[in-house]
Amino acid sequence: MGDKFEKVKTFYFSLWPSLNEDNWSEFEKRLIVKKYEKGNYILRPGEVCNCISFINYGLVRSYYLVDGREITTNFFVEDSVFSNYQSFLSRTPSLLYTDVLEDTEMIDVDYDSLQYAYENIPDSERVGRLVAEQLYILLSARNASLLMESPEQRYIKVLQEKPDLIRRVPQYMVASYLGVTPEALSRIRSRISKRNAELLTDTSSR
Amino acid sequence: MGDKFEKVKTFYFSLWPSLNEDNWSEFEKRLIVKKYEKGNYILRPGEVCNCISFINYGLVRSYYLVDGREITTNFFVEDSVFSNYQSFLSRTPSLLYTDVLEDTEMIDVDYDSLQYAYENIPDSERVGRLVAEQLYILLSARNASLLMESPEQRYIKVLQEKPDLIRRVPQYMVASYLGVTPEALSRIRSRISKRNAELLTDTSSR
DNA sequence: ACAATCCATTGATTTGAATCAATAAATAAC
DNA sequence: GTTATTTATTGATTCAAATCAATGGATTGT
Repeated sequence: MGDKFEKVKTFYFSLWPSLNEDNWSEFEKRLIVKKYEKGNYILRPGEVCNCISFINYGLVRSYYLVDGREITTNFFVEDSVFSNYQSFLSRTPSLLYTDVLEDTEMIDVDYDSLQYAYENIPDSERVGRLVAEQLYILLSARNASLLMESPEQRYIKVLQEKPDLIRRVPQYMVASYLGVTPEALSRIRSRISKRNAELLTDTSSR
Repeated sequence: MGDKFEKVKTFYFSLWPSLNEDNWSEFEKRLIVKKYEKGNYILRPGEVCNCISFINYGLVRSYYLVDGREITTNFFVEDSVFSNYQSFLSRTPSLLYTDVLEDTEMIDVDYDSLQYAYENIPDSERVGRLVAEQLYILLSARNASLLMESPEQRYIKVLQEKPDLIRRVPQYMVASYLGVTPEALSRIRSRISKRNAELLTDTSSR
C-alpha cells in the first residue's frame, strides 16, 4: 500500500529539499497508481498526455509511426520518469505512441494535481523547474547524439550505458531507436564482432 | 539607456504575473548589455555557457562541427531568448559553436544572478520553470521534425513559418539546418519551383 | 570599377543504407 | 514436444543523397 509510494517518495524528497511529511502527504493524496500489461498502449497519437509518471517497475517505449515505419524516441524503465512531456506541457495531442514492453506499474501525477501543487505547496515550482530542466538536458543529449554520431557509435554507447536494455528489448526496436533498419543493425553487429575477433587474432595491428 | 531593457522587461512581465516594479528593478540591476559584431563567436565548444540572453536585435546561430561539416541546430533572432541551454543548465562544456550572423545586442542574465533571483525574488522559480518548459517544447518540435519529415518538407515549413530567415541567412546554412548539403537544398528548390511551374501551366492535373 | 572571394547551381559519379527476398534462429502457442 | 509465428541474419538490388567537379552569379573589399 504505502509500499507503492516508497520509491516515488524518495525521488521527490531528493529534488525537494524543503519537502516535509505534511506537504508530502498532501501531495501523495493526489497520486494515482496505474498498472499496465505488456502489449497494451498507454498513449496514442491524437491523445493528450495528462500525467507525469514515476515508473515503479516495468518498461515502456515511445515511438513515431511514419509511413508505417516505427521510429523509437525513448525507452522508459523502472525508477525513472515517464511522460509525453511535450504533449503534457503544451496540452496538445501527442504525435507519439507509447506501448508497454513489460508489465508496468506507474505512479501518476495528473496535470491538475500538478497545477494545484504549484499554487498551494511551497517550493513545488522548484521541483517543476528541476524536472523540466533535467528532461531538457536529456532530450538535448539525445538530439546531439542523433546529429553527431553514427548509428554504430550510438549502438556502442547503448551497449555500454544501458546493457540491460539490449537484453530486454527486441533488436528491431533498438534499431529504430538508433535510426536504422533492423537489417542495418544486424550488419553493424556483425561488423563489430568481426572487428573484435580480428583484434583477438591480431591480423593487422603491430 | 532604460531603452535597452524595454523589450526584455515586457518579456519578463508577460511570464511573471506577480512581477512588480520593485522586484523588476532588483532584477534589472543584474542584467548585462552585450553587443556582438557580425562574424564573431559568442561561444565555442569546450566553453560553458554562462547566461540566458534576450536578443534586442540581431541574429545568431548555433551549430555542431562534425568531421569539418557544420550542422546548424538553431537560429536565434531579435525578441527571442538565446542560450546554449544544455550547457547553461548542466554547467558542462558546450558542444556547439555560436556565431554572429548580424550585428547583435543581447541582454544577459548570468547563472549566478538567476540563482540569486530563485532564492530571493518571489515567483522567479515559476519563470524559470516556464522558460524551461517552453524551451523543451521547442526542442521537442525540432526533434520531431528531424525524425518525421523529409528535408523538403522541413524547407517548405521554414519558408512558410520563417520567410524572413531565408532572406537573412545564406542558403548553405539553411541547408545544414535542414540536415542536407548545399547541393541537395539547391536541388530541392529547383524541384519545388519546377512543380510550381507545372501547376501553373497545368501539364498533368484534370 | 575591379579583383577576389564566397555562394549557388548543375551535372557526373560514388556510396551507404534502404529495400527486397530468402533462410535460419528464437520464441510463443497449443 | 511440435507447430506456428515472430525475429534475426545474410545476400542481391535499388535508390537517395553525398561527393566530386566545373561554371556562373553575387557579394565584399579596395
